Amino acid sequence: MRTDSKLSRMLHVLLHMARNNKTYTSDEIAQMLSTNPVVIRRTMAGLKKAGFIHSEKGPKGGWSLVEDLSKITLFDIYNAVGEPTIFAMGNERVNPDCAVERVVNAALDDAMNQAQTILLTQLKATTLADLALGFDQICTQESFK
Amino acid sequence: MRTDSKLSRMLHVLLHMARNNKTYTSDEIAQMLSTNPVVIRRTMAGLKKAGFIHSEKGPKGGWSLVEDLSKITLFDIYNAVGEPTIFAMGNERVNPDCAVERVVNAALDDAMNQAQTILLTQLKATTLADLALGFDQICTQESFK
DNA sequence: TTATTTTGCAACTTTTGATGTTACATTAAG
DNA sequence: CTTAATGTAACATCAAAAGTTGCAAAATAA
Repeated sequence: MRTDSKLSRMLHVLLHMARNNKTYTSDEIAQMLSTNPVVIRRTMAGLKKAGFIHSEKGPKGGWSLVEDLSKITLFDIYNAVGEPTIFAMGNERVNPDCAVERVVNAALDDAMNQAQTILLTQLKATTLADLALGFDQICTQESFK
Repeated sequence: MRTDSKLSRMLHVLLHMARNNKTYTSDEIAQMLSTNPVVIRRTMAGLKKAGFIHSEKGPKGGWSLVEDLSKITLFDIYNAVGEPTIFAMGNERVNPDCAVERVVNAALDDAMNQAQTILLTQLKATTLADLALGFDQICTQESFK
């Protein structure tokens, strides 16, 4: 399958929404991400359900931020987009009869669980406000273009 | 795509080869892994190239272990099977024009790099001999069936 | 109330990479 | 020479993410 980019895309959108403090239509967002408005609605539905954004139908409608950036972590968004599968590799069978295979599975699971813990811990420790701040810092640098 | 299971499968095979100290044909291994002999040859080719196993054509031919289990780490096998992609999620574009997107990318890359480091470190720290030992321990437990 | 804009959503199609399959060449044993 | 293996190219299948199409529902404004 392709690499899941829902988390990355939603973070991108949310930061833009916060910076410009306006409502965006699915079409506008789709253009921003070089994709299709239906894909946007589908993905943003999760963020809405989680209470981070709001949607309004009809003319003048669109998507708007509800929650403060400092109260949203990357982990929150990861959850809101459906907790995508993290690893592209892993064990073949879950409960194999073969004892050798079970030992192999345990070793790989252990390593992958450690990695997953680090990843999720990192996502939990970072808020969208942190990212926004990072952006502001980049923009004041001379090297920024 | 499907989850890459080459590493898991090859570890499984190598442990069996070590325990029984015999040569296996691709057909035997394929049955063991519930798959096709061609898939086995394709995957084992990497281990052969890396010098961990040896193959012999013709009758009485097949695959045999060359290297000592204590000298092979899980990371070695990970490399030998072609360093499969680790993550099923990630950033959409690599060098986006949008500065906001670059900040998002950097944050996710950072988290994923930390996780990847842990994972590979773990694989490097574990030898096939460690797994074999783990197997022996399991087998002497009462709960083993 | 009617035309327009926008989300909501179901049902498909496309894409992409791992895995599976078929066919045949090559090599070694007996 | 026949048989049992590996080696490998070429193609088929599968699964999950993303993309598309079509239409219903709702809200705005004339």
